[in-house]
This record gives sequence, C-alpha cells and structure tokens, in this order.
Amino acid sequence: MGVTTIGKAARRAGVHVETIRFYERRGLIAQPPARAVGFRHYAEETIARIRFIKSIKQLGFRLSEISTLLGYLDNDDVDCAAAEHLAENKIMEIDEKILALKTMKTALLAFSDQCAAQKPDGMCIVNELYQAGPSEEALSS
Amino acid sequence: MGVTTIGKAARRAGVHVETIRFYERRGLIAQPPARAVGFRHYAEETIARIRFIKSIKQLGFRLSEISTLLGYLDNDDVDCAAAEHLAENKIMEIDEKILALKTMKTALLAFSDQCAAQKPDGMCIVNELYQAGPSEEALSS
DNA sequence: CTTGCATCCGTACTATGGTACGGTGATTAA
DNA sequence: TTAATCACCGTACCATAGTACGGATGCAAG
Repeated sequence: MGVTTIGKAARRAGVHVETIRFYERRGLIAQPPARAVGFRHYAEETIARIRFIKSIKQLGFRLSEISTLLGYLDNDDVDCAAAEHLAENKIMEIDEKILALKTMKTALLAFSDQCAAQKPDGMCIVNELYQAGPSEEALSS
Repeated sequence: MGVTTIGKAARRAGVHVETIRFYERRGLIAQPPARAVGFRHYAEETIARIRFIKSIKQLGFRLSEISTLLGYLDNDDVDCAAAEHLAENKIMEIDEKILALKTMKTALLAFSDQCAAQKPDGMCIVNELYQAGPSEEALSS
C-alpha cells in the first residue's frame, strides 16, 4: 500500500475529505506539513484521532467539547473522574432534551385527538385555533 | 389604548420585534402597509397569527412547515384528516429523535461505568480509547 | 503523453431561527 | 422644546457541522 493521502485517510477513518480539512481548520487535528514534492502524508495517529472524534461525537458531544477533551489528552491531563463528570453532564443534557421532546409529544397527541374528534360541520381544530388566536396558555404546557 | 405599533404587537404576541420582522421576511405574516404619516399598524388578526405560529412551534414544527400550514389556512384548505396526518408524522419524527438520544444515553452510561471502574494504574478509559484508535464498531451501537 | 481523477486552498453556501447593528426619522413624555 | 424612546430598513452575524465550488496543480494509468 502506498502513502496515506487525505483521500485514503478519509476512507480509512470513515469521514469525507472535506471533514478532515474542516477538522484541521478547527484545530481538532494537526495538518501534516506540506511536502516539497508530493501530497501530504497522514500519520496513523491522525487517523486514529479522527476515529476517536467520530466515536465521541456519536455520544452526543459537540466539536467544541471534543476540542477541549483533545486538549486534555494532548497534555496528558485526563483522569477518570473528569471523564466521568463529562459523561454525566452530557447524560443530564440528553435527559433534558428527551423531556422536552416528550412534552411535545404529549401536546401533539392531544392535538391529534382533537383532530380525530371532528366536528359534524367539518370544522377542524386547526381552523379554530387559528381563528381564536390562542391565548398564552393554550397548547403551551 | 393607542395604535398597535410593531413594539406593542410584539409584546402582545409574546415575541420580539425582530421576530415579527423576521416572520414578515419569511412570508409567514403580511407586513401592514406603510402609512403616509405614522408607523405601521398591526391588526388583531396578525397578532393572533403570530400567537398561532408560536403555539404550533411549541409542538415541534419548523417554520417551513408552519408556512405550509398557514398556506392551507389562507386557502380554507385544512381538514381534520390532513391535520391529524401532520401531527402523526411529527410524532414519529419526535419518536426517532427520542430513540437516538436514548441510544446515546446508553452508550454514555457504559462509558461512565468504565470511567468508574478505574484501573489501578490511573489509566483512564479515554486515554485507552484514544491510544487504541477505536475500531469502527467500538462505541457505535 | 495525455486523460482523468486526486489534491490543494480559500471562500462561500447549506439549514435553523432568529439576534445585532447602524444610521435615520417619527413620536412622546417631561 | 428637547431628550429619550421607538420605528424603519438593509445587512451582517450567532452557533452547528459540515458541504460545495472553482481554479490550479499533481500524479498515475493507459
């Protein structure tokens, strides 16, 4: 196998070329130095780093948070307690999102029920809501 | 009470002035015609319309979707079946998001557990993940 | 040797829902 | 009357995570 150019690196890491460049611009990974003669070579560590970013992203972390985490790693400054703290914060964040979505779902179900209980005159709940100009508290639970 | 200028309209609808302008630009609400002499007057229907947008937004609908819905309303083209369909689609969308978040949470809990089971050498799971360059399937469930 | 794909690089654009700014003119309360 | 507030308008900017584009060059296969 030949040298690992950006295209091969992308395929091996499971991301797009543009994503690698984007991560370079964001400072998440270092850009390999330009060579006098050929294209840039990507080191194994860089590919591992991209895979790591991808894994952590799947846990719901933002790139800015991953950037911070990588900063700790680069300084050998990660301990289990700190990592656990990060994970727990993220879990709470996720719980909040889930709660908000469940609230929406409840309201939507109520809405849907009112649609189903169609008036004999064919007037839809949507029309009524719109005509009435719903008050602050309506639908807002 | 005096005329309903944009500021009063915003207060009564529970949004910011800029939001009203933004909705006007997006075509969600009509801009009242400029008057020769004073400021624009906002009609009651417009305020009701903004409140309606706000309510529907709380159900998780995007402005583009609300725009479509308002188009139906403006043409008296809403029936309960269609509205119910909209709501049910949105419920499915929300369910998918909840599922994705729960998957993340599960992975995070596993991660957190591994942090808690700290190695005697003080080596954190994060370091190991990073050094190892996690494979495609690791953490990805 | 030439064709065609790949790399390089900066910049601009995507969607989302607004928010902020800057300068000008109208209005209103003291 | 004058100062403070509000309205008007276009444009630019925020976060998010990339994606797309265009032109120049490199490299490898036929």
